[in-house]
Amino acid sequence: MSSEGLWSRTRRTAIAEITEVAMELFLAKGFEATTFDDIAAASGVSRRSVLRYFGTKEDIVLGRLADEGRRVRTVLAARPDDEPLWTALLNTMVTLSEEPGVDRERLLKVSEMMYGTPSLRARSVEKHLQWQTDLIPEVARRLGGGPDDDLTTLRATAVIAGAVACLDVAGETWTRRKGVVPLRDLLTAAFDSLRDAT
Amino acid sequence: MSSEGLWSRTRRTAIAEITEVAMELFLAKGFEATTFDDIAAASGVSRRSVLRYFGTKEDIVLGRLADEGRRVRTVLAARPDDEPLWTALLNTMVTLSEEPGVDRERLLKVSEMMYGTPSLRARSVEKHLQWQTDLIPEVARRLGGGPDDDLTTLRATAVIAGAVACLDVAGETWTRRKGVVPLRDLLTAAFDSLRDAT
DNA sequence: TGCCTATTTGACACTCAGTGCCAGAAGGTC
DNA sequence: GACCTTCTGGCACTGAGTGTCAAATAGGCA
Repeated sequence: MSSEGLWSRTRRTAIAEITEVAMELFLAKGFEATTFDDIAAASGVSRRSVLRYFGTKEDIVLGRLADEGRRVRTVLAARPDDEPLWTALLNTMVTLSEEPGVDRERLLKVSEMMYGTPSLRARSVEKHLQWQTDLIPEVARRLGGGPDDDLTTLRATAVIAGAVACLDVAGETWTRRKGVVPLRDLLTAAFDSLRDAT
Repeated sequence: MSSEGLWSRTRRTAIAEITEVAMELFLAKGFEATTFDDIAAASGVSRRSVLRYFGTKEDIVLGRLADEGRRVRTVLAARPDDEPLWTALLNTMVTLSEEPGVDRERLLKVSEMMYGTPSLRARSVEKHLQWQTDLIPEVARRLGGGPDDDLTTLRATAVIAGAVACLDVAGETWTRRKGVVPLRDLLTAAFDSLRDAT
């Protein structure tokens, strides 16, 4: 039927199930207090396999964040060309933050865990650094220079880093305020602040 | 003579010596390939003591970066009040980057190691997050709001995050270009980019 | 100087993350 | 069913980091 073999299908469901089980444990016992042995026992897979699937505990929580890099790029590329760059970046972030299918309560809990766990926070920042790399070509194009031009790359990277920094700030504030202030508003405020202050 | 006891004096010299020895090992064998056992053996202290002094290998490399947070705040506070905020932040970064007593060759090697080692890079970003917190009061003041005001805090954090992002970008570019372009110029270019692009 | 107290050190044992390896199980192909 | 490929689980290992405790050492005091 599907051209996808059983291997990759079971792999995906396994990853999904393990993630689900592990997140429950993380939220119940805390991230650092949960071991790979706990996760393996609770999900009925060997410790070795869990480690093969994820590599690190951080990846269980932030795994999908890696794919988001491509997603960000796609969304940004879809913004109209005549939209100012900064506005396009803001709208990209807003679009991504409003994707459906996310349980708000759960997201809040995960966010709190993330901001409260140094290693998770660090990993999250690492992923955002990856986003920067992913976005350089598109932003460089909008800045009107080739991606091979060193100055254009520097400028693009600076702008993206600024935008990602705004995303971080907005996300952290959203979490600290227990999700009562819409992320969209926080994003807008952060982007506006940087625009006005510079 | 000094009111400082021998305990803390020996502690400081021990930390300095271990750092020195460890950095040599890191640069020679690579950061991840160097173990605490190596460092302990080379510095004539027990593994346990090295771990007590530093806690993590990352802290051996980036230990002093933590203190820099207060330093940044001091330098920013010393900028004239009528200087535009963004300019004041740029000048602060330039001042810090031009502090004497740093061996350029060595700094380049350390930077290359840092940007090439994920865990070090992550730790470095973590330290920068701490700077953000340290700078909020002074930036909030310059923005004309109290530090208790939520919106002012958000705005201040966003601006600082943008500035720190520029520092990161400039530092990374400086390293990638083997230190041939003055950091001052890269910082200026990054800050200008974010100003123009927003 | 000798004694007492507080701090530091080194050694040992321990938990846990992460890696390498290998035999066996299970999917895919002819 | 035979054969190849991929995945799994188990085992052993290295290295980071923590807790504990006895021995060593500094500072203060008689």
